[in-house]
Amino acid sequence: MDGQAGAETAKPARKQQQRSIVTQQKLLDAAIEAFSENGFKGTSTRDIAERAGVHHPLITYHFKNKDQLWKAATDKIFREFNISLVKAMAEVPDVEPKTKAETFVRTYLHYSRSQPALHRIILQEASYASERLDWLTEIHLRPLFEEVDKALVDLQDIGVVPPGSTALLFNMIRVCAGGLIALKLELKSTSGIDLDCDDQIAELADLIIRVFFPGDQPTIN
Amino acid sequence: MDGQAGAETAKPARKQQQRSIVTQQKLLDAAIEAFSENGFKGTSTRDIAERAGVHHPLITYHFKNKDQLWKAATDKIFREFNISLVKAMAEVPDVEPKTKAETFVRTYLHYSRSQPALHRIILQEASYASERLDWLTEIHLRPLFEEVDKALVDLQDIGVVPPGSTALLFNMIRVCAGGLIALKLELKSTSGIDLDCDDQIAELADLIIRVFFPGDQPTIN
DNA sequence: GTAACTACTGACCGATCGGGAAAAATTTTC
DNA sequence: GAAAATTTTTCCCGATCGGTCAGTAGTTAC
Repeated sequence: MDGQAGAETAKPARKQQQRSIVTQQKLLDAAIEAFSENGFKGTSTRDIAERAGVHHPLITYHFKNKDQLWKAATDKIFREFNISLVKAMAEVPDVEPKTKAETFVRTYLHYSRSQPALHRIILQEASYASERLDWLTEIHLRPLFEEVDKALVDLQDIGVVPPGSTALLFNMIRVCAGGLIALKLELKSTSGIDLDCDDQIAELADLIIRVFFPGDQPTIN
Repeated sequence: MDGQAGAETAKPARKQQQRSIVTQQKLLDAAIEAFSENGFKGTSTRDIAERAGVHHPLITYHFKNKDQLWKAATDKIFREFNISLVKAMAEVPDVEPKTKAETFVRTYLHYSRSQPALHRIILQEASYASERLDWLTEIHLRPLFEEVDKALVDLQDIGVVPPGSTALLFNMIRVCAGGLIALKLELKSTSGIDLDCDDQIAELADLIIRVFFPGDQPTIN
């Protein structure tokens, strides 16, 4: 057992070895890829181990079982997303609420492109009720929603965002960004859209902003 | 073998029995449910048979194998969607392009609610390249896209739809409808939105229309 | 340098996977 | 009602599933 997976920590007694950290990271990255492609049930631990180039009993060793590995992998995705989101938002002046919204959209879009699993894992789990969905909702999704929803209400007050349920609007924006990237393979062959291409991502960002934030930002100076 | 699954038809020689039709329909409905929840790899044929209340070798008998069952199930979803779409569109006068768009959105939304698998199956398959995704794209998705895209271009010309790539706009609208319904379990607990409720579906429809079709329909009389 | 601990390997378990074959049951045709 | 065809049931196969465990290799602490 280790100190990465979950709540248990006990006592290390001796420091974690470097090769162990490497193995864990390889397994996490492989798990993110596999779970986002085939869902929890559709992914075998042996497939994950193979993608990671590692023997499969190491999953049990480092993460106890498939459930804990899923949590650790999902946690990594959202933790890294939050880091890049916080970093991006910190650079925007507080007096420019619309710019903040634009930054949120562009950050969400760029992170989703580098890590499409962000949206795909949610989609995989939202299909039926499960302990995993409850965990995902409570730990990662609701906190994000509540924060962004507040910002949307403010934007609505100053006329940047059209009237209507901000909860619906937030989720519409979210699926227009992450959901389209999750569908990028399909979009390529049905619509000729290549979301791996910088231009088209920028175009999507502009379009989302134009459609969902049509109002002008009031000048405060 | 039978006459439902695919290209083969040969000669019936004797008519299909009623119980056989019932079994096929039960298997198709169960397959739609299971595949949309757990994806192709994550669904076992035994699970499908159990949901259908039928012995699992009947899948081989009626649909040859898991792949053919998937195709037959997916085909059923999209065929039934097309029927309700054509029916709904036929009732709208040709001279009201914005009303046609609104009807499309509401139909897509209502069908997705009664059959969330419409969007979920796409999402399950769009995660990685496969023969199934190619089939889905070519047979069902591209034809739908091409038709709607033409209509969107016209709507853009008369100022109902904001400028920008109609391909992107179409897919944004699509995920705002189907994608949100695919996420309905999550939306309920993160945002308090209940998309099983008539009011909230109507509110979502209104919002989609307000956001994506902000222009007025020119009066032609 | 060696003892103690961590990390990995290889072999294995019972359960379930997709699919096939033969026999039993049911329905149609005449 | 008997023969022929269709549909269902029962039993089976080899492969793969998640997980365990004893033993080995590698690393750390002293």
